[in-house]
Amino acid sequence: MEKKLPTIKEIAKRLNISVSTVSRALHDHHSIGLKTKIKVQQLAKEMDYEPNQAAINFQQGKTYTLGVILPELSEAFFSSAISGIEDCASKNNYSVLLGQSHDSMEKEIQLIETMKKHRVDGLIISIAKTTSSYTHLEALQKYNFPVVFFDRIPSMPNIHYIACNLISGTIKAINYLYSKGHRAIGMINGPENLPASAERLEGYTQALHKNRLKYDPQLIVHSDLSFESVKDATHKLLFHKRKPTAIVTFNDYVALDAAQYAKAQKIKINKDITFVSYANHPMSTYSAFPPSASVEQFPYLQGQKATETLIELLNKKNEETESGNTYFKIILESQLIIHENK
Amino acid sequence: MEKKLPTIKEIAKRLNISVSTVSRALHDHHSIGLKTKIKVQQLAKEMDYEPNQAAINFQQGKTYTLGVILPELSEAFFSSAISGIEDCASKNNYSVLLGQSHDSMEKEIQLIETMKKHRVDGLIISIAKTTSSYTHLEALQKYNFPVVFFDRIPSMPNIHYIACNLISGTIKAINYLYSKGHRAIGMINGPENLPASAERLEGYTQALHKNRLKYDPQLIVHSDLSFESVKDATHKLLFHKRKPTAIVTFNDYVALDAAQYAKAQKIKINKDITFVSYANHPMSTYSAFPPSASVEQFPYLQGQKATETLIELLNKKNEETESGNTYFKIILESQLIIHENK
DNA sequence: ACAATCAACACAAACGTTTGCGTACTTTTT
DNA sequence: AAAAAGTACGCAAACGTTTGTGTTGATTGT
Repeated sequence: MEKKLPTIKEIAKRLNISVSTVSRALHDHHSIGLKTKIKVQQLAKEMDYEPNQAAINFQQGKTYTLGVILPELSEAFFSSAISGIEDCASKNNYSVLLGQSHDSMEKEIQLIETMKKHRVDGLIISIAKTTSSYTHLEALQKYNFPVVFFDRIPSMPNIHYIACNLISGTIKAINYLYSKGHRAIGMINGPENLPASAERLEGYTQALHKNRLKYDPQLIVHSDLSFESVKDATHKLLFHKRKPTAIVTFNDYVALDAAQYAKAQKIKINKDITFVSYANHPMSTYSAFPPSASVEQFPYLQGQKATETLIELLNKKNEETESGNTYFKIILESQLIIHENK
Repeated sequence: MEKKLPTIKEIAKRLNISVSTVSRALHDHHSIGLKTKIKVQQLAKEMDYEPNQAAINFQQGKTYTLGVILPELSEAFFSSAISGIEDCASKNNYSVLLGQSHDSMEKEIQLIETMKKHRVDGLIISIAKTTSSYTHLEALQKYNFPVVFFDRIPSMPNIHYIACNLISGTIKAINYLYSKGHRAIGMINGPENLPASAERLEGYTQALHKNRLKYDPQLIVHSDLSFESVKDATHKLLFHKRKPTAIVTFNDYVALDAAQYAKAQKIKINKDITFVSYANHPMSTYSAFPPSASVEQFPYLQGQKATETLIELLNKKNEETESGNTYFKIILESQLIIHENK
């Protein structure tokens, strides 16, 4: 019952010609006569012939497939990114092999193994939160394996990456708050070891300095992003002796949770306290107390750019040019999206 | 500079043994002596040997890859689903090749082509909204190609699918409203041609009948889910002569938009009008006026189940059992999630 | 009219791996 | 001591496609 899929051999046999002729006929090679070309192409269509990509992959040592490793597919940020990646890949006739690390380094390592075994042409990675050692990533460099990182970048030399300028984004956010009259500005940051947290902090201190605001380390609290932790962090800030009138939160979820907690403490949002955050989550505009502003990080665009540069890398690899010393480091300027609050 | 990846041949040459021995040694075949096994495995590790999956795929006619075609990756529902799919696939040593149709039938057709060419072992599809003809799907059946549909199911005979029982879900939603005293219940449904809309309508009429409520066709309005369209639909219901006290909306986004519009018309949410919806979007609990209840559709679970059944199908295909006449039709009982509104 | 060019096709190797079968050599059985 | 069984390995084909290098026969140039 299992119909064998038709092959180039079958076509050759039925037409009493060689497989090479069939192959070339299907590729419109100039050295094939018009009549045979037509004969072949017609029979191919009749038989529903489709080239066996697996065989081609093997033969060419190229799979036209891009491996993508993300921490969490169900997060809005990454799902937008993967959408951008898929669109761009598809446009360039590449397929996407997907894996999620669930923010586990071991899973990340295992996924890279799988992808390498599958012989993907290149890799797009946003590294896991728990990734502390980079040996598995350095191993890729050794073999000159094309990799583009995005958003979550390892602090390694000689890599290609796309990211958003969170430092300037944070500065914009704080300048905005300053312009609205805020002088005591707190921050609920993420886990301390995260580069993303460090960047926010860097922007925070720079912005304070530029605006000649007093730097109070007590106004900076860290959170592991769980609701409990955010609650504690919010509490610490709201009941600090020098209570901030505005708080910069690690992302929109944190802002929402913080606002919810503040509300429960009878504190008036957007009056007693103002929140700004990151990511500009599409749903946050519907929320009861959306952050007054949010730093857009353009996940779709990041994914798209990452894919573009990876494909460019792959093309360069064909040309014998030694691209050994130029690295793409694309930093998108982030943008502060201001939500109207009455 | 481009280091050639080590192959089984290389190992064989260096050890002066045959490739078959190396292959079997790496697979712990019983007919290989312990000393040679160790020699081979050690050298393989030293050389960082990794089997060329592309070659294996070709040789075995099996790619250990599952093709997944979804309408829109950035939508919360589908991103949860893909998360479930990836987790389940990964657990079973399968990889995931991803594509998004953007709700276009042509793109869907093209993606299926690509996936078939790539020789994925099976396909998981949630069909596009615009898919009107099923010839491309029927073609898959002809070749006995393993496909599992989920959530967006084509109305075709002899297919495997996973879906949520929206009829009973709708009944639960309306029973809930009835228990809260509502007697005039409206519905903002989706596009008329969508099976998803039909199911909701079916549940609606059944529930009305069971509760001996008057069926008023005027209380059912359709929308293309755009904000404008939802606004119109809401307006029509809110200013109907027999104004409903509750509205069932196609999904959470519609509920949110409708509530926002109602609010703008000075209508008191949860007092003058109550909304219930579908999908139970995680962010909706944060919103200013979340639906009082939402029919959970378990996207992660659906994705997982779809993957499980597909893999089961693939295993059955190996055993010569003629599974030609049994079809998996898994219908998950949906669940009404009640959000507390004060 | 003979060499040179060209058009149209065939041959065969190669890509890396798996696997059925064959072949030595050693051990056990009777 | 000869036959049977077992152990450890090699040989070679096969999977489907691409591609460099023949190999014809016809056409052109002089």
